Amino acid sequence: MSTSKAPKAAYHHGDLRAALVRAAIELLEESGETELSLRAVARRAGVSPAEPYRHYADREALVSAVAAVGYRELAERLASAHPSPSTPEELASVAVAYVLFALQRPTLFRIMFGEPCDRDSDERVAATAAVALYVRGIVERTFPQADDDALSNAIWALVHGLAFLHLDGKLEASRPSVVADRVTAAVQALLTATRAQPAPAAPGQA
Amino acid sequence: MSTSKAPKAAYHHGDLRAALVRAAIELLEESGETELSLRAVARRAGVSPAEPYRHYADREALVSAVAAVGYRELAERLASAHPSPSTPEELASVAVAYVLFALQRPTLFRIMFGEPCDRDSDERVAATAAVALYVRGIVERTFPQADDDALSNAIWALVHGLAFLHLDGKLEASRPSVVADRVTAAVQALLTATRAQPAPAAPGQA
DNA sequence: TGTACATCAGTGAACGCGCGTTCACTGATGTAC
DNA sequence: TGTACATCAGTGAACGCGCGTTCACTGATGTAC
Repeated sequence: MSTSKAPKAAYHHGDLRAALVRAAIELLEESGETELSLRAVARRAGVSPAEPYRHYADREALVSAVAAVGYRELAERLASAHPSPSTPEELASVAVAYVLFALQRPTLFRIMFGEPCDRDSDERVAATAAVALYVRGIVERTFPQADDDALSNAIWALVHGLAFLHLDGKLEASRPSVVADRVTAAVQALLTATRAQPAPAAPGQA
Repeated sequence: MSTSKAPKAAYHHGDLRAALVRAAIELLEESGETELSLRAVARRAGVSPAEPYRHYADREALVSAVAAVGYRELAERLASAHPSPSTPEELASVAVAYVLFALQRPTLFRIMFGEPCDRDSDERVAATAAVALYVRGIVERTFPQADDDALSNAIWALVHGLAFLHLDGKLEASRPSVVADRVTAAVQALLTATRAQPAPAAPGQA
Protein backbone atom coordinates (compact mmCIF):
# COMPACT_ATOMS: atom_id res chain seq x y z
CA MET A 1 0.00 0.00 0.00
CA SER A 2 1.49 3.30 -1.01
CA THR A 3 1.75 6.03 1.58
CA SER A 4 1.57 8.81 -0.94
CA LYS A 5 -1.15 10.74 0.80
CA ALA A 6 -1.47 9.86 4.47
CA PRO A 7 0.99 11.78 6.66
CA LYS A 8 -1.15 10.87 9.69
CA ALA A 9 0.21 11.30 13.19
CA ALA A 10 0.45 7.52 13.30
CA TYR A 11 3.80 5.74 13.14
CA HIS A 12 6.67 8.07 13.74
CA HIS A 13 5.60 10.45 11.12
CA GLY A 14 4.67 8.62 7.97
CA ASP A 15 6.41 10.61 5.31
CA LEU A 16 8.72 13.12 6.77
CA ARG A 17 10.87 13.11 3.69
CA ALA A 18 8.06 14.66 1.69
CA ALA A 19 6.96 16.81 4.62
CA LEU A 20 10.39 18.41 4.70
CA VAL A 21 10.16 19.38 1.06
CA ARG A 22 6.73 20.79 1.65
CA ALA A 23 7.95 22.77 4.65
CA ALA A 24 10.86 24.06 2.59
CA ILE A 25 8.58 25.29 -0.16
CA GLU A 26 6.27 26.98 2.31
CA LEU A 27 9.21 28.74 3.88
CA LEU A 28 10.53 29.89 0.54
CA GLU A 29 7.20 31.30 -0.48
CA GLU A 30 6.60 33.05 2.81
CA SER A 31 10.01 34.59 3.19
CA GLY A 32 10.76 35.48 -0.39
CA GLU A 33 14.33 34.44 0.32
CA THR A 34 16.06 32.07 -2.05
CA GLU A 35 18.36 30.90 0.70
CA LEU A 36 17.06 27.78 2.35
CA SER A 37 18.20 27.05 5.87
CA LEU A 38 18.04 23.41 6.86
CA ARG A 39 17.50 24.39 10.47
CA ALA A 40 14.59 26.62 9.53
CA VAL A 41 13.04 23.83 7.51
CA ALA A 42 13.36 21.42 10.42
CA ARG A 43 11.83 23.98 12.74
CA ARG A 44 8.96 24.48 10.35
CA ALA A 45 8.37 20.75 10.09
CA GLY A 46 8.34 20.57 13.89
CA VAL A 47 11.38 18.41 14.10
CA SER A 48 14.89 18.58 15.52
CA PRO A 49 17.71 20.17 13.51
CA ALA A 50 19.39 16.81 13.11
CA GLU A 51 16.41 15.03 11.67
CA PRO A 52 16.70 16.13 8.02
CA TYR A 53 20.04 14.36 7.84
CA ARG A 54 18.19 11.10 8.15
CA HIS A 55 16.51 11.83 4.82
CA TYR A 56 18.90 14.06 2.92
CA ALA A 57 22.65 13.91 2.74
CA ASP A 58 23.00 17.62 3.15
CA ARG A 59 21.42 20.96 2.48
CA GLU A 60 22.08 20.79 -1.24
CA ALA A 61 20.18 17.51 -1.53
CA LEU A 62 17.09 19.09 -0.03
CA VAL A 63 17.36 22.04 -2.38
CA SER A 64 17.52 19.70 -5.36
CA ALA A 65 14.45 17.85 -4.13
CA VAL A 66 12.64 21.17 -3.89
CA ALA A 67 13.66 22.09 -7.41
CA ALA A 68 12.43 18.73 -8.67
CA VAL A 69 9.00 19.40 -7.24
CA GLY A 70 9.07 22.74 -8.98
CA TYR A 71 9.83 21.22 -12.37
CA ARG A 72 6.99 18.76 -11.93
CA GLU A 73 4.52 21.48 -11.05
CA LEU A 74 5.65 23.68 -13.89
CA ALA A 75 5.14 20.82 -16.32
CA GLU A 76 1.63 20.29 -14.99
CA ARG A 77 0.79 23.95 -15.37
CA LEU A 78 2.01 24.05 -18.94
CA ALA A 79 0.18 20.89 -19.86
CA SER A 80 -3.03 22.19 -18.39
CA ALA A 81 -2.69 25.44 -20.35
CA HIS A 82 -2.68 23.34 -23.49
CA PRO A 83 -1.88 19.64 -23.78
CA SER A 84 -0.35 19.77 -27.20
CA PRO A 85 0.02 23.24 -28.70
CA SER A 86 0.46 23.49 -32.43
CA THR A 87 -0.41 27.07 -33.37
CA PRO A 88 1.10 30.39 -32.38
CA GLU A 89 -2.02 31.16 -30.35
CA GLU A 90 -1.78 27.93 -28.40
CA LEU A 91 1.91 28.47 -27.95
CA ALA A 92 1.18 31.92 -26.54
CA SER A 93 -1.19 30.44 -23.97
CA VAL A 94 1.54 28.11 -22.80
CA ALA A 95 3.94 31.06 -22.63
CA VAL A 96 1.48 32.89 -20.41
CA ALA A 97 1.24 29.88 -18.14
CA TYR A 98 5.03 29.73 -17.87
CA VAL A 99 5.37 33.38 -16.93
CA LEU A 100 2.47 33.32 -14.47
CA PHE A 101 3.94 30.26 -12.81
CA ALA A 102 7.17 32.18 -12.32
CA LEU A 103 5.30 35.11 -10.83
CA GLN A 104 3.11 33.04 -8.56
CA ARG A 105 5.99 30.97 -7.24
CA PRO A 106 8.91 33.33 -7.60
CA THR A 107 11.33 31.79 -5.14
CA LEU A 108 10.61 28.28 -6.33
CA PHE A 109 11.21 29.42 -9.90
CA ARG A 110 14.46 31.07 -8.91
CA ILE A 111 15.66 27.90 -7.27
CA MET A 112 14.77 25.94 -10.37
CA PHE A 113 16.46 28.30 -12.79
CA GLY A 114 18.26 31.12 -11.13
CA GLU A 115 21.16 29.44 -9.37
CA PRO A 116 24.53 28.09 -10.38
CA CYS A 117 22.90 24.79 -9.42
CA ASP A 118 24.33 21.39 -8.94
CA ARG A 119 25.41 19.94 -12.26
CA ASP A 120 25.64 16.56 -10.55
CA SER A 121 22.03 16.23 -9.61
CA ASP A 122 20.57 13.80 -12.14
CA GLU A 123 17.12 14.82 -11.09
CA ARG A 124 17.75 18.40 -12.12
CA VAL A 125 19.53 17.60 -15.35
CA ALA A 126 16.71 15.31 -16.40
CA ALA A 127 14.07 17.87 -15.52
CA THR A 128 15.81 20.50 -17.59
CA ALA A 129 16.06 18.19 -20.55
CA ALA A 130 12.36 17.45 -20.24
CA VAL A 131 11.47 21.13 -20.49
CA ALA A 132 13.71 21.53 -23.53
CA LEU A 133 12.08 18.56 -25.23
CA TYR A 134 8.64 19.84 -24.46
CA VAL A 135 9.41 23.18 -26.06
CA ARG A 136 10.93 21.48 -29.04
CA GLY A 137 7.81 19.39 -29.54
CA ILE A 138 5.68 22.50 -29.64
CA VAL A 139 7.97 24.17 -32.14
CA GLU A 140 8.05 21.14 -34.41
CA ARG A 141 4.28 20.95 -34.44
CA THR A 142 3.77 24.65 -34.90
CA PHE A 143 6.49 25.37 -37.46
CA PRO A 144 7.12 22.09 -39.28
CA GLN A 145 9.54 23.48 -41.77
CA ALA A 146 11.56 25.77 -39.54
CA ASP A 147 15.11 25.39 -38.26
CA ASP A 148 14.07 23.51 -35.15
CA ASP A 149 17.17 24.07 -33.09
CA ALA A 150 17.38 27.78 -33.57
CA LEU A 151 13.67 28.32 -33.25
CA SER A 152 13.28 26.10 -30.17
CA ASN A 153 16.05 27.98 -28.43
CA ALA A 154 14.58 31.27 -29.45
CA ILE A 155 11.10 30.42 -28.21
CA TRP A 156 12.25 29.05 -24.89
CA ALA A 157 14.55 32.02 -24.41
CA LEU A 158 11.79 34.44 -25.26
CA VAL A 159 9.41 32.96 -22.72
CA HIS A 160 12.09 32.42 -20.11
CA GLY A 161 13.30 35.97 -20.55
CA LEU A 162 9.78 37.34 -20.16
CA ALA A 163 9.48 35.37 -16.94
CA PHE A 164 12.69 36.77 -15.49
CA LEU A 165 12.13 40.34 -16.61
CA HIS A 166 8.78 40.34 -14.86
CA LEU A 167 10.16 38.52 -11.85
CA ASP A 168 12.97 40.99 -11.39
CA GLY A 169 10.78 44.01 -11.78
CA LYS A 170 12.20 45.01 -15.14
CA LEU A 171 8.69 44.76 -16.51
CA GLU A 172 5.79 45.78 -14.33
CA ALA A 173 4.06 42.71 -12.99
CA SER A 174 1.48 43.66 -10.40
CA ARG A 175 -1.59 42.59 -12.37
CA PRO A 176 -1.61 39.07 -13.86
CA SER A 177 -4.00 40.03 -16.61
CA VAL A 178 -1.66 42.80 -17.75
CA VAL A 179 1.25 40.39 -17.69
CA ALA A 180 -0.75 37.84 -19.66
CA ASP A 181 -1.59 40.43 -22.29
CA ARG A 182 1.99 41.59 -22.50
CA VAL A 183 3.30 38.07 -22.92
CA THR A 184 0.71 37.26 -25.54
CA ALA A 185 1.53 40.43 -27.44
CA ALA A 186 5.27 39.77 -27.31
CA VAL A 187 4.90 36.22 -28.55
CA GLN A 188 2.52 37.22 -31.28
CA ALA A 189 4.72 40.12 -32.32
CA LEU A 190 7.44 37.66 -33.20
CA LEU A 191 5.48 34.61 -34.23
CA THR A 192 2.72 35.95 -36.37
CA ALA A 193 5.27 37.10 -38.88
CA THR A 194 7.09 33.77 -38.77
CA ARG A 195 3.90 31.90 -39.49
CA ALA A 196 2.88 34.30 -42.20
CA GLN A 197 5.38 32.76 -44.54
CA PRO A 198 4.95 29.02 -44.20
CA ALA A 199 7.97 28.00 -46.25
CA PRO A 200 10.84 30.40 -45.52
CA ALA A 201 12.53 29.50 -48.78
CA ALA A 202 15.36 27.61 -47.14
CA PRO A 203 16.86 24.87 -49.29
CA GLY A 204 16.81 21.20 -48.35
CA GLN A 205 13.65 21.01 -46.24
CA ALA A 206 11.39 17.95 -46.52
CA MET B 1 41.26 68.19 -9.38
CA SER B 2 39.33 65.00 -9.69
CA THR B 3 40.66 61.89 -7.99
CA SER B 4 39.02 59.55 -10.41
CA LYS B 5 42.12 57.59 -11.21
CA ALA B 6 44.82 57.87 -8.57
CA PRO B 7 44.32 55.45 -5.68
CA LYS B 8 47.98 55.93 -4.66
CA ALA B 9 49.21 54.81 -1.27
CA ALA B 10 49.34 58.49 -0.39
CA TYR B 11 46.80 60.02 1.94
CA HIS B 12 44.89 57.45 3.88
CA HIS B 13 43.93 55.49 0.89
CA GLY B 14 42.70 57.80 -1.79
CA ASP B 15 39.60 56.13 -2.98
CA LEU B 16 38.65 53.29 -0.77
CA ARG B 17 35.02 53.62 -1.73
CA ALA B 18 35.83 52.55 -5.26
CA ALA B 19 38.42 50.06 -4.06
CA LEU B 20 35.76 48.29 -2.04
CA VAL B 21 33.56 47.89 -5.08
CA ARG B 22 36.51 46.59 -7.03
CA ALA B 23 37.36 44.11 -4.28
CA ALA B 24 33.76 43.00 -4.18
CA ILE B 25 33.66 42.32 -7.88
CA GLU B 26 36.92 40.41 -7.75
CA LEU B 27 35.58 38.27 -4.95
CA LEU B 28 32.37 37.57 -6.80
CA GLU B 29 34.19 36.52 -9.90
CA GLU B 30 36.65 34.31 -8.07
CA SER B 31 34.18 32.55 -5.82
CA GLY B 32 31.28 32.18 -8.18
CA GLU B 33 29.06 32.92 -5.21
CA THR B 34 26.35 35.52 -5.54
CA GLU B 35 26.41 36.14 -1.81
CA LEU B 36 28.62 39.04 -0.95
CA SER B 37 30.04 39.17 2.56
CA LEU B 38 31.00 42.62 3.74
CA ARG B 39 33.65 41.15 5.97
CA ALA B 40 35.18 39.24 3.08
CA VAL B 41 35.23 42.37 0.96
CA ALA B 42 36.95 44.30 3.73
CA ARG B 43 39.48 41.51 4.14
CA ARG B 44 40.12 41.53 0.43
CA ALA B 45 40.62 45.27 0.40
CA GLY B 46 43.07 44.89 3.26
CA VAL B 47 40.99 46.84 5.68
CA SER B 48 39.19 46.28 8.96
CA PRO B 49 35.65 44.87 9.00
CA ALA B 50 34.27 48.14 10.28
CA GLU B 51 35.75 50.26 7.55
CA PRO B 52 33.14 49.70 4.82
CA TYR B 53 30.56 51.30 7.07
CA ARG B 54 32.34 54.57 6.61
CA HIS B 55 31.47 54.44 2.92
CA TYR B 56 28.31 52.40 2.68
CA ALA B 57 25.34 52.37 4.96
CA ASP B 58 25.13 48.62 4.96
CA ARG B 59 25.75 45.51 2.92
CA GLU B 60 22.86 46.21 0.60
CA ALA B 61 24.31 49.59 -0.34
CA LEU B 62 27.56 47.98 -1.44
CA VAL B 63 25.70 45.40 -3.47
CA SER B 64 23.79 48.15 -5.24
CA ALA B 65 27.04 49.95 -6.02
CA VAL B 66 28.41 46.74 -7.49
CA ALA B 67 25.31 46.32 -9.64
CA ALA B 68 25.64 49.89 -10.86
CA VAL B 69 29.15 49.19 -12.09
CA GLY B 70 27.79 46.14 -13.85
CA TYR B 71 25.13 48.13 -15.68
CA ARG B 72 27.70 50.64 -16.81
CA GLU B 73 30.01 47.95 -18.14
CA LEU B 74 27.21 46.15 -19.90
CA ALA B 75 26.19 49.37 -21.61
CA GLU B 76 29.77 49.89 -22.79
CA ARG B 77 29.96 46.38 -24.16
CA LEU B 78 26.73 46.74 -26.07
CA ALA B 79 27.72 50.10 -27.47
CA SER B 80 31.04 48.78 -28.63
CA ALA B 81 29.35 45.83 -30.37
CA HIS B 82 27.44 48.38 -32.39
CA PRO B 83 26.85 52.02 -31.54
CA SER B 84 23.48 52.32 -33.18
CA PRO B 85 22.03 49.09 -34.59
CA SER B 86 19.32 49.38 -37.15
CA THR B 87 19.19 46.04 -38.95
CA PRO B 88 18.48 42.53 -37.72
CA GLU B 89 22.12 41.63 -38.33
CA GLU B 90 23.36 44.52 -36.21
CA LEU B 91 20.80 43.72 -33.58
CA ALA B 92 22.07 40.14 -33.51
CA SER B 93 25.61 41.33 -32.87
CA VAL B 94 24.40 43.32 -29.88
CA ALA B 95 22.51 40.26 -28.66
CA VAL B 96 25.70 38.25 -28.84
CA ALA B 97 27.52 40.91 -26.83
CA TYR B 98 24.80 40.81 -24.17
CA VAL B 99 24.95 37.05 -23.79
CA LEU B 100 28.75 36.89 -23.80
CA PHE B 101 28.86 39.59 -21.16
CA ALA B 102 26.59 37.45 -18.99
CA LEU B 103 28.82 34.42 -19.51
CA GLN B 104 32.06 36.26 -18.88
CA ARG B 105 30.81 37.95 -15.76
CA PRO B 106 28.23 35.52 -14.50
CA THR B 107 28.02 36.52 -10.89
CA LEU B 108 28.00 40.21 -11.70
CA PHE B 109 25.20 39.58 -14.17
CA ARG B 110 23.25 37.63 -11.58
CA ILE B 111 23.57 40.45 -9.11
CA MET B 112 22.35 42.91 -11.72
CA PHE B 113 19.40 40.85 -12.81
CA GLY B 114 18.91 37.72 -10.82
CA GLU B 115 17.91 38.97 -7.41
CA PRO B 116 14.79 40.26 -5.79
CA CYS B 117 16.81 43.49 -5.63
CA ASP B 118 16.21 46.69 -3.87
CA ARG B 119 13.32 48.56 -5.46
CA ASP B 120 14.42 51.64 -3.54
CA SER B 121 17.82 52.00 -5.10
CA ASP B 122 17.45 54.86 -7.56
CA GLU B 123 20.71 53.86 -9.15
CA ARG B 124 19.36 50.46 -10.05
CA VAL B 125 15.97 51.62 -11.20
CA ALA B 126 17.59 54.20 -13.46
CA ALA B 127 20.04 51.68 -14.87
CA THR B 128 17.23 49.29 -15.70
CA ALA B 129 15.27 52.02 -17.42
CA ALA B 130 18.34 52.89 -19.46
CA VAL B 131 18.67 49.34 -20.76
CA ALA B 132 14.98 49.28 -21.66
CA LEU B 133 15.29 52.56 -23.55
CA TYR B 134 18.36 51.36 -25.37
CA VAL B 135 16.55 48.25 -26.58
CA ARG B 136 13.57 50.29 -27.58
CA GLY B 137 15.75 52.59 -29.65
CA ILE B 138 17.14 49.65 -31.56
CA VAL B 139 13.71 48.25 -32.22
CA GLU B 140 12.35 51.58 -33.43
CA ARG B 141 15.22 51.97 -35.84
CA THR B 142 15.11 48.41 -37.06
CA PHE B 143 11.35 47.94 -37.35
CA PRO B 144 9.88 51.40 -37.83
CA GLN B 145 6.35 50.25 -38.37
CA ALA B 146 6.11 47.57 -35.73
CA ASP B 147 4.24 47.57 -32.41
CA ASP B 148 7.14 49.01 -30.47
CA ASP B 149 6.07 47.99 -27.01
CA ALA B 150 5.40 44.40 -27.79
CA LEU B 151 8.42 44.01 -30.00
CA SER B 152 10.80 45.76 -27.61
CA ASN B 153 9.70 43.51 -24.78
CA ALA B 154 9.99 40.48 -27.00
CA ILE B 155 13.50 41.31 -28.18
CA TRP B 156 14.82 42.12 -24.74
CA ALA B 157 13.21 38.99 -23.33
CA LEU B 158 14.65 36.88 -26.11
CA VAL B 159 18.17 38.09 -25.50
CA HIS B 160 17.84 38.10 -21.73
CA GLY B 161 16.43 34.59 -21.82
CA LEU B 162 19.29 33.37 -23.98
CA ALA B 163 21.70 34.85 -21.46
CA PHE B 164 20.10 33.09 -18.52
CA LEU B 165 19.62 29.76 -20.24
CA HIS B 166 23.31 29.66 -21.07
CA LEU B 167 24.27 30.95 -17.66
CA ASP B 168 22.28 28.28 -15.86
CA GLY B 169 23.55 25.48 -18.03
CA LYS B 170 20.24 24.92 -19.79
CA LEU B 171 22.07 25.57 -23.03
CA GLU B 172 25.63 24.39 -23.40
CA ALA B 173 27.99 27.32 -23.06
CA SER B 174 31.57 26.15 -22.88
CA ARG B 175 32.70 27.66 -26.19
CA PRO B 176 31.97 31.34 -26.78
CA SER B 177 31.96 30.94 -30.54
CA VAL B 178 29.29 28.25 -30.32
CA VAL B 179 27.25 30.46 -28.05
CA ALA B 180 27.65 33.38 -30.43
CA ASP B 181 26.45 31.27 -33.35
CA ARG B 182 23.52 29.95 -31.39
CA VAL B 183 22.44 33.42 -30.33
CA THR B 184 22.78 34.75 -33.83
CA ALA B 185 20.76 31.85 -35.21
CA ALA B 186 18.04 32.27 -32.62
CA VAL B 187 17.71 35.98 -33.25
CA GLN B 188 17.72 35.53 -37.01
CA ALA B 189 15.22 32.70 -36.80
CA LEU B 190 12.71 35.11 -35.34
CA LEU B 191 13.70 38.39 -36.92
CA THR B 192 14.36 37.55 -40.51
CA ALA B 193 10.73 36.65 -40.92
CA THR B 194 9.62 39.82 -39.20
CA ARG B 195 11.69 41.94 -41.52
CA ALA B 196 10.57 39.99 -44.56
CA GLN B 197 7.22 41.74 -44.46
CA PRO B 198 7.94 45.41 -43.91
CA ALA B 199 4.36 46.54 -43.32
CA PRO B 200 2.54 43.88 -41.29
CA ALA B 201 -0.83 45.06 -42.54
CA ALA B 202 -1.93 46.43 -39.20
CA PRO B 203 -4.34 49.38 -39.40
CA GLY B 204 -3.45 52.84 -38.14
CA GLN B 205 0.29 52.93 -38.63
CA ALA B 206 1.95 56.16 -39.81
C1' DT C 1 57.81 78.76 9.20
C1' DG C 2 55.75 76.75 13.44
C1' DT C 3 52.29 75.52 16.61
C1' DA C 4 47.40 74.09 18.10
C1' DC C 5 43.57 72.17 16.72
C1' DA C 6 39.72 69.94 13.99
C1' DT C 7 38.68 66.46 10.90
C1' DC C 8 37.91 62.06 9.53
C1' DA C 9 39.73 57.53 7.37
C1' DG C 10 40.69 53.50 9.31
C1' DT C 11 41.31 50.19 13.69
C1' DG C 12 40.42 46.18 16.37
C1' DA C 13 37.83 44.10 19.78
C1' DA C 14 33.45 42.78 20.87
C1' DC C 15 28.22 41.79 20.56
C1' DG C 16 24.77 38.33 19.51
C1' DC C 17 23.14 35.42 15.89
C1' DG C 18 21.83 31.52 13.01
C1' DC C 19 23.99 28.38 10.48
C1' DG C 20 25.48 23.25 8.87
C1' DT C 21 26.70 19.28 10.81
C1' DT C 22 27.92 15.50 14.31
C1' DC C 23 27.11 12.74 18.22
C1' DA C 24 25.53 9.53 21.51
C1' DC C 25 20.96 8.79 22.83
C1' DT C 26 15.82 7.24 23.34
C1' DG C 27 11.78 5.14 22.59
C1' DA C 28 8.15 3.57 19.51
C1' DT C 29 7.33 0.13 15.99
C1' DG C 30 7.79 -4.26 13.76
C1' DT C 31 9.45 -9.22 13.89
C1' DA C 32 10.76 -14.03 15.44
C1' DC C 33 9.67 -17.54 18.16
C1' DT D 1 -1.06 -14.61 22.91
C1' DG D 2 3.35 -13.14 25.14
C1' DT D 3 8.07 -12.17 25.48
C1' DA D 4 12.85 -10.67 23.71
C1' DC D 5 15.02 -8.37 20.52
C1' DA D 6 16.37 -5.56 16.30
C1' DT D 7 15.39 -1.64 13.79
C1' DC D 8 15.35 2.98 12.87
C1' DA D 9 12.84 7.67 13.05
C1' DG D 10 13.56 11.34 15.71
C1' DT D 11 16.07 13.93 19.89
C1' DG D 12 18.69 17.55 21.95
C1' DA D 13 22.97 19.25 23.15
C1' DA D 14 27.08 20.60 21.36
C1' DC D 15 30.96 21.92 17.93
C1' DG D 16 33.11 25.68 15.44
C1' DC D 17 32.19 29.14 12.08
C1' DG D 18 31.56 33.50 9.61
C1' DC D 19 28.47 36.86 9.55
C1' DG D 20 26.57 42.09 10.03
C1' DT D 21 27.06 45.64 12.84
C1' DT D 22 28.56 48.80 16.81
C1' DC D 23 31.83 51.02 19.63
C1' DA D 24 35.31 53.79 21.58
C1' DC D 25 39.67 54.59 19.77
C1' DT D 26 44.02 56.32 17.08
C1' DG D 27 46.74 58.70 14.27
C1' DA D 28 47.64 60.92 9.84
C1' DT D 29 46.18 64.88 7.18
C1' DG D 30 44.64 69.49 6.41
C1' DT D 31 43.70 74.28 8.25
C1' DA D 32 43.90 78.72 10.98
C1' DC D 33 46.63 81.82 12.88
